[in-house]
Amino acid sequence: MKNESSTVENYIKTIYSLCDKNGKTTVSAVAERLQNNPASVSNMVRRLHEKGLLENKSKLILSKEGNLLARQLIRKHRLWETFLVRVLNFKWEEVHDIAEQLEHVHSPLLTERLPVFLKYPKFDPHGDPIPDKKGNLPDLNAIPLTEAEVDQLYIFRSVATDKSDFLNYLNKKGLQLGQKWKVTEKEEFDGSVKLLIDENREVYFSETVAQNF
Amino acid sequence: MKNESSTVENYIKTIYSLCDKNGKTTVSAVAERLQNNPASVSNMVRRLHEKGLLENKSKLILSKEGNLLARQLIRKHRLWETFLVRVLNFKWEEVHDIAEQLEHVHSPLLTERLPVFLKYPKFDPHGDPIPDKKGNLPDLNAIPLTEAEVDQLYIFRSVATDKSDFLNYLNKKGLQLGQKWKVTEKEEFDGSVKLLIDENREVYFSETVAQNF
DNA sequence: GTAAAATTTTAGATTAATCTAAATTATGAA
DNA sequence: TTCATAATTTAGATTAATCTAAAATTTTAC
Repeated sequence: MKNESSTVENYIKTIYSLCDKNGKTTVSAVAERLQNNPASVSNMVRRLHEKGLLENKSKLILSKEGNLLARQLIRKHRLWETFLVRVLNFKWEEVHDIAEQLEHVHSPLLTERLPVFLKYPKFDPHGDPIPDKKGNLPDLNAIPLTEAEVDQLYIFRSVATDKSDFLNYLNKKGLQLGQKWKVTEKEEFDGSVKLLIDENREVYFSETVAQNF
Repeated sequence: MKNESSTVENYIKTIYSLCDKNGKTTVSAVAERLQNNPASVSNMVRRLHEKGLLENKSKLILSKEGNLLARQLIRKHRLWETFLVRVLNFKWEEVHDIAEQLEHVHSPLLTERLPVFLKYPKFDPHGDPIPDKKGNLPDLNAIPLTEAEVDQLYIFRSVATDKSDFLNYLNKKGLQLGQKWKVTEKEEFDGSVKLLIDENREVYFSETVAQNF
């Protein structure tokens, strides 16, 4: 996907956030949100369609490409917000406008390394979910390993990280997606946990690892 | 100073870096560097002068405002490079283009907090000096406390930080600008140092503090 | 001191992103 | 179903930043 201007990116994000359950929104809604004239929006809609970011010439529905772009921008926005709060000690109310600028910085390597440094956060400081690099939102019903109840049975459905290394590490430890497990012991002082997998294998994980489930 | 576009900022930075000993450069040099047509540069020069960023209508000399803007951009650029290398583990050859984007993010609060987090670095990963927030470059002949030789007498001329808190802290410890001191002991294992100030007072500093001289 | 070469500026066009005003097209209520 | 209102699109202008081509100016070399 080639680079889009910040303006185009802002339109796509706005359209994404205004879409109803049918994945649709209107020219006037976008105009209102961006405080632009409807004529400007109408014009931009044509150009977004030419770029392949909208499904339809006149309907405001994001294409697959447009949808992915929106989610990747939201990902970057929320990662930067997390960075600003956790690392630079901003308050969560202060970070929106700065992240709004930072999200337009284009660098695949940076977008890859920021979440590594932040330990693959699933939620931003406002509590909003951070899409993974493929644009998938974390399962809101999923429970992180650190919050699993002792002796309650769970199914291993996802990891919080998009680093394939991490999944490889778990596989090497004998933990596969889809397996059932429960926490048998929880060490309060260092946050480490002991798991029983498939009723027969025991594995220990440090808190750092546990946070990535 | 009101916000300038990234384009304007890039012109100012380019002019700054091309200026000769008389603080002057040429349309063609800027055109060459930016890979723009000389006609475009000529046009922009008029606009930069209208904005008060150039001294003269036709001569390419930065005004006081323009000069400060350039130094502040260089400051941001080098702080971001330092961040990328030290925090996100980039190699120093990889960071230029990313910093080129990050330097245009406008947020006084961010520009204030980034160097706090980085412990007020004086030099970027390429070894280039980082101007302070007033645009002053660190004295290239100055020696950081961490590199002071034991028993050699020095004069305390500057701190690496622009945080007034730090100077206040030093003053409270009895250390004033202009004073003579020498390192009497240097602890290799934790980088802490013992100073003899004015031949009569002893003070200890941790490595963190020492790095900020 | 003048003419050739280099540099700079002007003039006119282009593109992205915006605007206002006017025209067109949908929507929906009687 | 029709007509008033709301929504959208078109037409034409504007601004920032760029371009090419041509004109004007400045430098340099003899």
